[in-house]
Amino acid sequence: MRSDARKNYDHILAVARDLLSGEGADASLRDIARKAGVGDGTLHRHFPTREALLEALLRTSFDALAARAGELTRCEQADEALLSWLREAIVVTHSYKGVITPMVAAIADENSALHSSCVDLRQAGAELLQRAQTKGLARQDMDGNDLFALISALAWLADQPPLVPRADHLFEIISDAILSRRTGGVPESQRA
Amino acid sequence: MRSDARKNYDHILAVARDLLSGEGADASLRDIARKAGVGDGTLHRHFPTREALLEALLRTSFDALAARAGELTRCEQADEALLSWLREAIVVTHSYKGVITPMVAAIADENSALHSSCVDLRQAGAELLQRAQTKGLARQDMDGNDLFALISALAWLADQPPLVPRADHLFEIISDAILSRRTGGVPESQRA
DNA sequence: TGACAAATGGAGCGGCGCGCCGTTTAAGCG
DNA sequence: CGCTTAAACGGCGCGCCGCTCCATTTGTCA
Repeated sequence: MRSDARKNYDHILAVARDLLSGEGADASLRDIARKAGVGDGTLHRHFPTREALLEALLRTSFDALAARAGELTRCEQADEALLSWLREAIVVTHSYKGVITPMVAAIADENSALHSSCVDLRQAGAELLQRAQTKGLARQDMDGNDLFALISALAWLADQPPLVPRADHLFEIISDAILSRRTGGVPESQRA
Repeated sequence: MRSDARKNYDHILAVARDLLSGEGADASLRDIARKAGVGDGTLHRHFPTREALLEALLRTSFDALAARAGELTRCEQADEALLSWLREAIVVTHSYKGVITPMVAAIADENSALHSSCVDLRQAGAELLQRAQTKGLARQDMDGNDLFALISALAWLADQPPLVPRADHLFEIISDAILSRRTGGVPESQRA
């Protein structure tokens, strides 16, 4: 890659990170090009689709999340490990509002630039889930797809402005569903 | 309203019902106008925004859902009543793929044409929820907003093609969360 | 320094939701 | 019945969008 190309690539990525974290993952690509001071053509050559741009932005976060799952595998409480990782995964998806929808679409589309990122994410979660299941701490009737779906749902909920105030609470409710085998129910004293 | 206007109004609505149920709630409005054989202006005068059109399409279903909630209030098992109604509510939102996002946005926007429809829906659910809670059959730490959010999440999940195969199962998982007090867990034999 | 592949940027294409406005038409009245 | 008039009409035009194409510029290396 030529030096000017490299510079533009990096600069576009930086501008995109800025703009998308403010306006959400569906911000105008033309705006990004304008703000980066490059032509539309340049942006689209480096990132042919919106997914390609998102992939470049999310790749490192997703790798970190996969690594984190590895660490948590060595945690004593398999249920707490899963829970912590879920929380972190959702935080990552909140880097860019609205990013979860293309991610879900990508997991079934091998041609999407986001595909492998999403598959990796699902795999990381699936391992933590399975460990919790083996120890009898999570519902047995779930797999990695279900976990991915529930993460998606929680991420989507937290992307909807009217639902934001209850997002944490909804996380608890759904967590309880996943880890329902843990206690057979949350003690009265711990409920909101 | 003049007779020609009435005819166009009805015809547009019929065409929209057809087209939106196939292509989803974000189908092109211009396409609807074209297919109905009217100009863009005519469509937009009758339905100033997409929300207005959706409202006209959903109104009767929502009213029916509210009435259904009333009926179910007289059902013996408050938990089963809530569950049935949830299922029906989600079926209604599936009339038009992608309709849940504008609905969620509308519940916090009093100026949206969809606002009152959504408020009514939330209210209907809230009553069934409260009855189940009173009888100790549903989580105490939830209100109508939470229920609405969970319905939204389930509706959204079922709108995502890759997640469709697991949608029913995810419904069960989240139902268990809402009605967790019912049994303290699903018997091993009933799990997938 | 010259040649050339690589990279650029912006005009252009077909799409969108929607506002505007000159034209047509239904409907009530003398 | 014909006239009038307000209501309804349709579609052009605006500013967006993602994306493609290609004449022009620029970095690189012999």
